[in-house]
Amino acid sequence: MKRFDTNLSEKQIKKDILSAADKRFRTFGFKKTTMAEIAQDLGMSTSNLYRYFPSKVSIAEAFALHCFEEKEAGLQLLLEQPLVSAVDSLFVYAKGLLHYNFDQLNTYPAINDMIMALCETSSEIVDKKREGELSILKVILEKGQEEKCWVIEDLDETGLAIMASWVMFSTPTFMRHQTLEQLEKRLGNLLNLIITGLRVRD
Amino acid sequence: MKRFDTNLSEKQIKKDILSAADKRFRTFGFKKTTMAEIAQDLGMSTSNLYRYFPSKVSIAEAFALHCFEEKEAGLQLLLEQPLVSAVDSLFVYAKGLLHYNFDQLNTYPAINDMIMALCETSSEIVDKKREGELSILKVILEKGQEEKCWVIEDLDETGLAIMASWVMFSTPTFMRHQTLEQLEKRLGNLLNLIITGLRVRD
DNA sequence: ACTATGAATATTATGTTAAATATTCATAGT
DNA sequence: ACTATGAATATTTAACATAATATTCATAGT
Repeated sequence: MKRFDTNLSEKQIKKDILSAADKRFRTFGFKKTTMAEIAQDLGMSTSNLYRYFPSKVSIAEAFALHCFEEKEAGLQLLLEQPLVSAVDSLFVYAKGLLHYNFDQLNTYPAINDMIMALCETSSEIVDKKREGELSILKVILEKGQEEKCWVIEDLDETGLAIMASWVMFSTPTFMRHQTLEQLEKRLGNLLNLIITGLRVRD
Repeated sequence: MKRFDTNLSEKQIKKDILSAADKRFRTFGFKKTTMAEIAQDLGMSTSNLYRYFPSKVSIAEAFALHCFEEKEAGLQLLLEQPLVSAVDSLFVYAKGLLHYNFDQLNTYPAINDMIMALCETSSEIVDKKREGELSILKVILEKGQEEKCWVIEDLDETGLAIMASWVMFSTPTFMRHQTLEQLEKRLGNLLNLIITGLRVRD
């Protein structure tokens, strides 16, 4: 017998900790949830938390990664509906991302602040966020290649360029001053530009 | 006789105040320059500053607007060189803007922080910044129309969409984690995308 | 009546101590 | 040997007093 309650694997306990932290982070944010509270919610001692996570920020990081996975799963789901073309997928994806960011910002401002702060200090978090979003975008771009919607030389660079152009639609500072409708309209115009381009070809 | 030293008009005194504030803001930032210091630099009393500006932030705002004018003048100058096409102008403008932002961020970080803070509290500043940059972009887009480079239905909306796509290249948070070379490359890719578009037309 | 000032007041920053919290560790339970 | 804990320590935050600074105002100089 390794653990007092053998029903609980290490993996499960980590999940439980994450879940308890999640609830508190959502409501109170990072600073205002304490390790003592998380432990109390789980009926364990504070020091025991450190047997599963090396620090409070590491819990926050794991939580952030979990959020990214949830977000990406949600967007994947949107893209699984039968869509006419890769162009449609691109619109659905970009608007889905905007909606997610907008909702997150308004429903859980504390979470948003927390993740932004983590991004300032941990490049791993930034990378995971970017890579996750990029991999979905690349699937869409590849689909477009197959459908002969467009021809792309460098998928990664093109994907990164497109994501760079979406920064305004995922940055609180810029989102806060506009309604969702305004943001949607502007994003729509931008997507048309990206798809069609400015130049009239001959 | 209205003023003790009649050589100085109200306009000139405002300019002098702005110039004195400029020097201090550049070196020490907003918080670490005091009204007393600005007054002392000009040999006047602190309270007299309030006869020309209603508050310290109003001086900062006037200074910010002055910065915008200088920036725009510099960019105009870049565009006055004989350029082959509107496409070239667009590249020169976008890259000029990136260089300006990058230099500003590294040479005068205090100024940059200050203007960002002002943008958070004053929509007038945000508007002026946007309008100034947009008006130059619109000139380029119009030139492109005349040159039959492209056809644009709504100049304003197209201009705003393009500027939205440039947010990453003018936001410190995102610029700080990348070299100028990386930023230039990504901006180049984005501009090509905006000009050429993804879709292969028939 | 216009311009400017010094003193008075209100607001904001700074430094300092006490309290809260994160983290470690030696020890106990299984 | 693995799991968990309470007590001990280190770090961060909060509260408060103090000082610095912004702003106002009554008054004086031209």
